Amino acid sequence: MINLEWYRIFLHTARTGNLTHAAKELYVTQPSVSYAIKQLEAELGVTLFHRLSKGVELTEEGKALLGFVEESLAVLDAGETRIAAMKRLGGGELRIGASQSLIKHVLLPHLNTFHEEYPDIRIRLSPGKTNIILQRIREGQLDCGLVHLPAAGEGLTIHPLGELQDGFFAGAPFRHLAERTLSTQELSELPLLSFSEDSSTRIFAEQWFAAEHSAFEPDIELGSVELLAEFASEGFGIALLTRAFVQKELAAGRLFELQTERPVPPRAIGLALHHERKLSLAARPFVDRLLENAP
Amino acid sequence: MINLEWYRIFLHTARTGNLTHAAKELYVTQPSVSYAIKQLEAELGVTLFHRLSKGVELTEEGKALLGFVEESLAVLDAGETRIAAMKRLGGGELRIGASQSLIKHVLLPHLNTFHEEYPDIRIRLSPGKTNIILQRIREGQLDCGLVHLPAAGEGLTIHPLGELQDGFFAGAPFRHLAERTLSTQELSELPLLSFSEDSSTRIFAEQWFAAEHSAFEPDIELGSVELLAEFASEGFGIALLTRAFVQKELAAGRLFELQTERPVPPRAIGLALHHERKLSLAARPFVDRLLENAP
DNA sequence: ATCATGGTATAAATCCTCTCTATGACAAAG
DNA sequence: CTTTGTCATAGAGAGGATTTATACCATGAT
Repeated sequence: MINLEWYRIFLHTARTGNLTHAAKELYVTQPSVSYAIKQLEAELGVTLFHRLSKGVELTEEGKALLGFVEESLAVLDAGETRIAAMKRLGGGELRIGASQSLIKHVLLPHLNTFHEEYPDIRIRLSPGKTNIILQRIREGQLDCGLVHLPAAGEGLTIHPLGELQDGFFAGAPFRHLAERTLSTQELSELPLLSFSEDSSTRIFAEQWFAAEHSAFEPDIELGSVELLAEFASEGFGIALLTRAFVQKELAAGRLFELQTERPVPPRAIGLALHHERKLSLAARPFVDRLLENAP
Repeated sequence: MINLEWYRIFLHTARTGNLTHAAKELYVTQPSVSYAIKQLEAELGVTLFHRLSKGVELTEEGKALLGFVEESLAVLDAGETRIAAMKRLGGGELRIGASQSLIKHVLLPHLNTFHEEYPDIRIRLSPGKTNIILQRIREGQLDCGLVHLPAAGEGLTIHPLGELQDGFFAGAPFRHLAERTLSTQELSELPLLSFSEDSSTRIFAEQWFAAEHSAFEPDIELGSVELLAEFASEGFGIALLTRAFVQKELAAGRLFELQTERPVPPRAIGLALHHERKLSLAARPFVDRLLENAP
């Protein structure tokens, strides 16, 4: 069997035309080179060099081979260079999945500082529903995903990242409710605003209401935190929202939070990773940073 | 230092996605493959495979590398194939130098049988003067040369191949000379036909005449055996020719040989080879055959 | 001629790397 | 809960590459 190392030795020898010099270049001794060349010649069944008194000289066969070997090793060299470049994060790509609201309110601040530090890493954000994100992580199309917990962890590792506190928020027209403490029952009879059917927030709310023996049946379904806040402040109804996401509206007095009889349970969010696949060099520092803050 | 063998192992592993299978393909054990991959990863400083529970899977870096390695090893493969083809003499080339007359009368018969046996070897004949041929052998542009001896053997090996007998030939108008035995002196006074100044035949003749205290001064100089024979048979004079080369003309009676007082010394011819360079695979059998017949 | 120089080949001992055996750990599937 | 298939690891071992030392050869200078 041909040892590919012999080709490297062959190349140096062919270029220098001198076993001794080739040996020096390769940091080995001359007999070592002599031996390797002989092995290669034996394996190929041809003489590759004429041994002259002042060095060696490629035979026709050797000349023919040299072209191939040069190209081959050059390609490998290019490969190694590419890898080295990727190692310096140059070619890196960070693929994150998250819901729209988590992207905006949780991910964005982290991404900003991360991108400053690693400007060469291309960030690809995939907005999507939790279960879709998890699926894509399983398939290796995403490096990680920011999802609401609990998440079906088939083949995934979930790192809890912290909790978000949801609440019910309304605008001026419902100001009279501010002084009261509302039961789930009462809430369910008010006009409710919420995300659409299959969002995790919606599912969470339905489950909670069900546990309280009520039904969560929103009158208006909307697709983003912004729209819900907007509609609520206009008085269309009571919106179920994450408190942290509407800080601005609260501070400005456009929204206020309703008191509930029983506190809305906090919802954990977590970072989902593939349980076996190792993180790419580009993803590693990002994930590390994320987990540092809230492990 | 990266061992190029690792790349071969990497390639098989990447293709099978399974260390165990790669190991089988390579006729080694699984830990061996595991070890090699780890070495390569350590040397490159990146992880090349995700280790999953049902095999391995290329990382981004691994995928990037794979293309290079595939190409590289394919090129080497092509090289080995080419060499194998050359070994079967397919790509062989036999470069012979010789004078015009030796080509026609000595080389041709050998070349015919040789070409029948090795039809794939391209034969390149270089007609030329002896010293030019020797020079080109020294430079490696010719594999061998058929030359008149003695030849200046600087850096060359000369194998004697046999002797050629020269003689003086004339046509019908000189028939009256046929019964006599001529001295060199007498010959020099007859109209002589010969090769041009720097041909080895001419030099040989001049030296011989000088040794006999005469001068060899041809009236007509011509460039080929055929022309000399033609002119001689037409009666232009006496031609100095190699006997074996004019057999046909002798048999047909168009020429006859003159008797000389002292026999023309035979001239040796030889095969000149480079003293250090090994013969190419294409040249080897030809030279062997040539030397077999007349060593 | 003789010697010095610069090159390769060879022999034998050594060393190191790769390979193997054996085993562990882990996940998936039955 | 066992079986099966996978990779990782440890330790022993073998064998090939490397080194050291030397021979050999051609060349060119003394």
